[in-house]
Amino acid sequence: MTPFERPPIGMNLGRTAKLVAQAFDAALVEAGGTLPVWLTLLSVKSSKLANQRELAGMIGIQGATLTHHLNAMEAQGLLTRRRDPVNRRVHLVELTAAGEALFETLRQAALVFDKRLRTGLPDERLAEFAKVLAALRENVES
Amino acid sequence: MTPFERPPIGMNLGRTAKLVAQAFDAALVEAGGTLPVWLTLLSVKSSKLANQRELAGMIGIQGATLTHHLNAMEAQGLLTRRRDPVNRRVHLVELTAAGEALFETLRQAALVFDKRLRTGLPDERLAEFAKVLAALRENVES
DNA sequence: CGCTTATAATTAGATATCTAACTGTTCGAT
DNA sequence: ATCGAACAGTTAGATATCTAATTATAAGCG
Repeated sequence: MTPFERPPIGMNLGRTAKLVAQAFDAALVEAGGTLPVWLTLLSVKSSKLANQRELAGMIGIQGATLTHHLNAMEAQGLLTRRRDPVNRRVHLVELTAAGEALFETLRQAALVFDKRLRTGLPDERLAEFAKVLAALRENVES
Repeated sequence: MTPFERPPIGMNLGRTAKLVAQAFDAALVEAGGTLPVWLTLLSVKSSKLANQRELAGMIGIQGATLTHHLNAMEAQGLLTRRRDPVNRRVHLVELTAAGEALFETLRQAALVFDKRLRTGLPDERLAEFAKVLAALRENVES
């Protein structure tokens, strides 16, 4: 697969991330959600009364993509959108009781999954790993 | 963003991989390709006369997705498909001259990108990084 | 003020991916 | 030798994502 001197690190990274994301999504589906739903709930929970632009930035998707998820989740009764009276351009997103409940369920699933992912990996190795991830982001931002 | 004791490693991994993949795709677009086109060319080149099932496995996508890319690339004149006379179920994929040329161009772009990605990261750190990636795949496969 | 520019969100349309169902081909077991 | 299971690929339809264009609102400036 590699007509290169060294195995390209981006390919390894991308492949692993895909497998991990698929496994995580499967775990969330089992718990009654999906990965994008979880990320949306998490971003709304983590920032009281953020607007959609900020939420999308937190998740790492575009505003248009978030609109799409919010439409579905609003239709499912997981959250509400209302205009900010102070600035009528922005929509304030809030979880309903059902949204809060799903958040809690998925949070448990996420904790279990995170534990599974860390199996056999001591904190210091994971810390070094996170540093390399940060360096890769740096190298790519320029 | 994290109502967790520790920052979940999957999220960090996913976010970084996405940024890296987007930057890589941008570099490939600049060189006249895209990420899936590059991966397809690479898989065809790396395995003389593989069938589509094997190619898809190499890339890490489903057969149906590969069919989609092959249709487009065949229409663009980058490759050809013909039935294997030995087993008429399988389609053998081969690059045209244009496909070979694009492969070479994108390979150069990939080399440049890989070098950019490695900036400031000595081989030993990258080796440890790759080991953790492998461990994560292990932890998720179970 | 009134006009231009900037901002927040949505809409429209494209691409990449998946799963499930279908088509065609081969193989194996009776 | 035939028929059913397995296999390779395609097709159909869904989801997630992106960019570009549009709508509505706000802010700045002359």
